[in-house]
This record gives sequence, C-alpha cells and structure tokens, in this order.
Amino acid sequence: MSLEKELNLSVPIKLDSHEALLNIYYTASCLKKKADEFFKPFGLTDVQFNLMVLLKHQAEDNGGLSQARLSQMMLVNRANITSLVDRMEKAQFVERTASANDRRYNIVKLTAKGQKLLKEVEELYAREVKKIMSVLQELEQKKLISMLEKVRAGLQ
Amino acid sequence: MSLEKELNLSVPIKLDSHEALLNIYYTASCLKKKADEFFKPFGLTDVQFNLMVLLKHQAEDNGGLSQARLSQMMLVNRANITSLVDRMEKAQFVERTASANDRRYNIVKLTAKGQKLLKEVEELYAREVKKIMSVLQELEQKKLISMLEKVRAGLQ
DNA sequence: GGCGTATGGTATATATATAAACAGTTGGCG
DNA sequence: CGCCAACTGTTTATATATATACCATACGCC
Repeated sequence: MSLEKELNLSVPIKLDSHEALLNIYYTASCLKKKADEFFKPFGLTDVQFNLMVLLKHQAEDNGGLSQARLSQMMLVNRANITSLVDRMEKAQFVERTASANDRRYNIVKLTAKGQKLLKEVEELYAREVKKIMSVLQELEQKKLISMLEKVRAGLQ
Repeated sequence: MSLEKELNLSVPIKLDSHEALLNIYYTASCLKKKADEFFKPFGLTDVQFNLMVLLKHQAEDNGGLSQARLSQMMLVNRANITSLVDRMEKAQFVERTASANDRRYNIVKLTAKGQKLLKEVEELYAREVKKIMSVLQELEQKKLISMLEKVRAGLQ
C-alpha cells in the first residue's frame, strides 16, 4: 500500500524522490516496531538483541568487545553504550571486564545467561527475518541492498 | 559500500535477507543523522520539520490538525505528540487551539513565525532530497518504493 | 622522561520513542 | 435521560538517541 494511504494523507507526496526517501524511513520504523514486539516476550529490545548478536559473532576468540567498538558497529554515539550496557548488566545478559592491556577499555562479554537466551532467540529471529523478507525474491533483495548502498554512499 | 565494511564487521552477515533488512534499517539511520544535521542550523529537528510540513500541506483549509491525527500521520504514539508540541509551542513554531466542536481535541496550527521558517527551509530541503536520491534513476526509485511497500504489507 | 594529543568511558542536558494509567468529553443505545 | 464505550490529550516510567564536557589512560615525539 502506498504511504499516502497508509498514513491517510489527504494530499499526495509531491516529489518522487521524497516519497522514496520517506519509504525508507517509514519502512525502517515499521520494522523496528515489529522487532520490538517480537523481542518483548524475551525481556529484550531490538537494540539489546543486536548488541548480543555482535558480542557472539563479531568478537574474535569470544574475547568480548569494547564499548567504543560496539558503538561503531551499531552506528551510535559511544555515550549511548554506557547506559545500554548498564541496563543489560543489571539484567545479567552481559558483564563488563576491565581490559588488562589498556585500562581505558571496558570489555563487554555475554554472561552464561545471555548466551543461553541468545541461542534461544536467535533461531526464531532468523526464521522471522526470512519470512518477512520472503516477499522479495532473492534477486530483488540484492537489488534493494545495492540501491540502499548507493544512497548511503551518496551521503558521503 | 557493503554494511560489512561500513560497520567494520569481522564476520560477514550470514543471511541475505538479514542483510537486506539491516540495510533498510541502517540507511534510515544514516538519513536521519543527515537530516538532523541539515535542520540544526534552523533550530529544528527532522521530526519537528515533518510536523510542520504536515500542518502546512495536509490540513484542509489550513484549519490545523489534531494531535491524534498528527500521531497517525507520523506513525507514532499519540503520547509522543504532547511533548513534541510542547517544545514547538515554546519555540513559537506552532500553537494549540481548543476545538470549538469537540472539546477533546487540540487543534495545532503553524504560527506566522513557523510559516515563515518553513517556507525558507522547505525549498532547501526539497533540493537536498532530490540531490540525495539522484543516485537512483527514476525507475529505480519507483522499484525501491514498490519493494519497500511490499515489505511493509508483509508485516500485516 | 615528560608533554601534548588522541582515545575510552561517563555524566549531563535534551529530543524522541513506547506503554500504561488517567481524566475529560462525546456519542450511541436502551 | 443516563450509562457505557470510545476517543483525546496528558502524565509517568522506561529505552534509546545526540552533543558536550570531563577524567583517566595511552602513545608519539622531542
């Protein structure tokens, strides 16, 4: 359905390019809502799940990741990670360890509880993602990815 | 550039469909950052600009819009609009009027100051959007829109 | 070895988002 | 007419985001 109908606008969007941009924006917003709904029963948010996935799959030798590294991979300000890890530490999903080499760093790792939960959720999540994106054929998905990469590249 | 490189991931994203979904998500995030940067010199945020555009173009007879209507068109919870309009009223971009017909409603309208600012920003914004999306040809933009509509439709 | 610069994490102020509970208003229907 | 159900806007608690300023630490270079 067109954005115009979905948002119940009384006047159509003038620029095609604006409509395309708004589509990216609103689709992401809908996906986020859907994700938050999906994660809620597990006591997680989409952001927290994302952080756990990064800890599991992107840490070499399972050695954990620094908060700064996490902030780069999540495209957020590093100030953000402080409170996020605070909350997740309180929920016992992750733990901070001071780095031995460089005392500026906090190394964040999954706890046993975090690992167990992640294992449980990850598979269901993958299935859900496949289902959601299955409305597009494989070639379309690749085309979509390449178009969005072009848009990001154009932003500098 | 691929998400893998942009985020400096050490392990590639396994599922194509997940990569597509993350591309939507991260592109929206990059666009939002770009937009906020763009609006900052005018003392606006992207959300505030969006609200002003709706007030200007979607209100029939320039009669303003209720907060509930705004929340529907912005795809946010109506609780959100309260503080948003509070801030914008304080900045004198908009004003609330009690509806004559139905005392439950607040009608939100642009002030003269808001109209003047919007007029100034809107044109620059349209130019910027055209520039950003010009990395895609017109047909590609239409294809992008239709793919994103399909994704949203699949979410129910 | 010591100093300036860069980097990591934190604190604060601010903006945006949700959900849930509440009060006031409206409207339908017996 | 009166009650109930639905709707609007607000409040509160919570989660996420930014920018900025700050402190501790590390590193390069003289």
